[in-house]
Amino acid sequence: MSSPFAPLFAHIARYVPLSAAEADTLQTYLTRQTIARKEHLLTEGQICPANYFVLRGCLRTYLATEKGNEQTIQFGIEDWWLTDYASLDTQTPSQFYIQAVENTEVVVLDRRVQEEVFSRLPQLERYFRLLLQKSTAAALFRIKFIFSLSGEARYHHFNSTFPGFVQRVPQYMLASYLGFTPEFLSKIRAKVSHT
Amino acid sequence: MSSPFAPLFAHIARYVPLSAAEADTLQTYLTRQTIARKEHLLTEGQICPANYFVLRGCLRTYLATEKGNEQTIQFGIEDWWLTDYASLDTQTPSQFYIQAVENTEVVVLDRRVQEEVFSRLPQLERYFRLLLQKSTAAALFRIKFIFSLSGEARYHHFNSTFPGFVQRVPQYMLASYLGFTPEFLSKIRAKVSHT
DNA sequence: TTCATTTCTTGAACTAGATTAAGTTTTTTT
DNA sequence: AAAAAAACTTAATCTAGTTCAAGAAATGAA
Repeated sequence: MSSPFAPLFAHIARYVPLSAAEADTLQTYLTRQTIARKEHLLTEGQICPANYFVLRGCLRTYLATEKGNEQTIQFGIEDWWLTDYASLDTQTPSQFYIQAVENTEVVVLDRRVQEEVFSRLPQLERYFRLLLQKSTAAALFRIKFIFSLSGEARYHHFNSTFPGFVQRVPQYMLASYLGFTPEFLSKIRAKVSHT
Repeated sequence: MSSPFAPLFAHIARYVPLSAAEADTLQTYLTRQTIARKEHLLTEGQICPANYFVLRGCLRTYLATEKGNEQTIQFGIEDWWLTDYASLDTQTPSQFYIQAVENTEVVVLDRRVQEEVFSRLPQLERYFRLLLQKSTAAALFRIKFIFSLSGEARYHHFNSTFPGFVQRVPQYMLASYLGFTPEFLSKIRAKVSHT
């Protein structure tokens, strides 16, 4: 299969069976989009336009804090869906930004067709239910780590869970994702390399 | 309708239409369970047996930290589903406890029938997909608050978002849910009442 | 290859919140 | 109603991580 959506279909197949006819139907609802590094798919105040599946590259969700910093709350790499469900579900302005960390290619499932696709393809609804169960579980684990590990321990845990990922993002983004300052991350790394 | 599951059916109806026949079908998969205060529905090391809908009372999910403390990561009151999806999905031992904070009555959807119900009742699968979208959104907001507000600000925010809830749980549970110590919560309250 | 911008590092002073410990109040059990 | 257990408070001391500031290194643009 040489569809431009092939990696998505492969991902779906890992969760639910999807016939060729169903894949064709789904295809008519999807588009592809390329975003250059630092460009935004979503900006604070905007209604989140779609759900995005990363084909290549890396996205992040962040928010602007009152002190003028960016707080990264989520990364999305290959084979991950990323969106702001709060805004998508209720058609209300988002409090977040979704930005490309690298030059990125995504599959776009527009919010205006999402419910219609689910009605036509119950298997796809199941696929999303299963993914959402996974991400709900992941969010609980994230909260567990935030509250039960020190900053330094969170960094090491993240590194061993996602080896190599540290190289893909600027340290200040990773620091805010892990819940501390870039200066503190710098100190952790200095400590490690002196060992 | 005087089904013992009436509050659940009412909740479902807020998200998807469910015919009387479908409600009957669903009913055959559900049971009811009463749990006394401090009893557990799930213990660390056990495979999570079910998804629980709170009819009356209050549940919490917590974990035992290395230092011997309990870290509350989630509360569930009336009209909320609570489970450990990580354990439920993969049939692996849970890292969490689910405990009744008050004497509590729940509807039980056993893990062994869950997927079968969804196959027979696509509307129910949609209902859960919608709920999971909400809880994914809520988890992101939670992470946002953890990282962008001070402990004191998190307490005040929680209080104004869930007025009255503070009275229902021991302060040490709330403190760990909010990510600080009971002593610190005590100081916050002292500060407020001296105003 | 140079200039400009962005990212990363280091150190000193500081603070939000933890820890420890003892006493008080409230709730539960008998 | 008394005793026991659980929950909450207060205060002194301590520390993980912040803030601020200035310089060094890496990256990108021209």
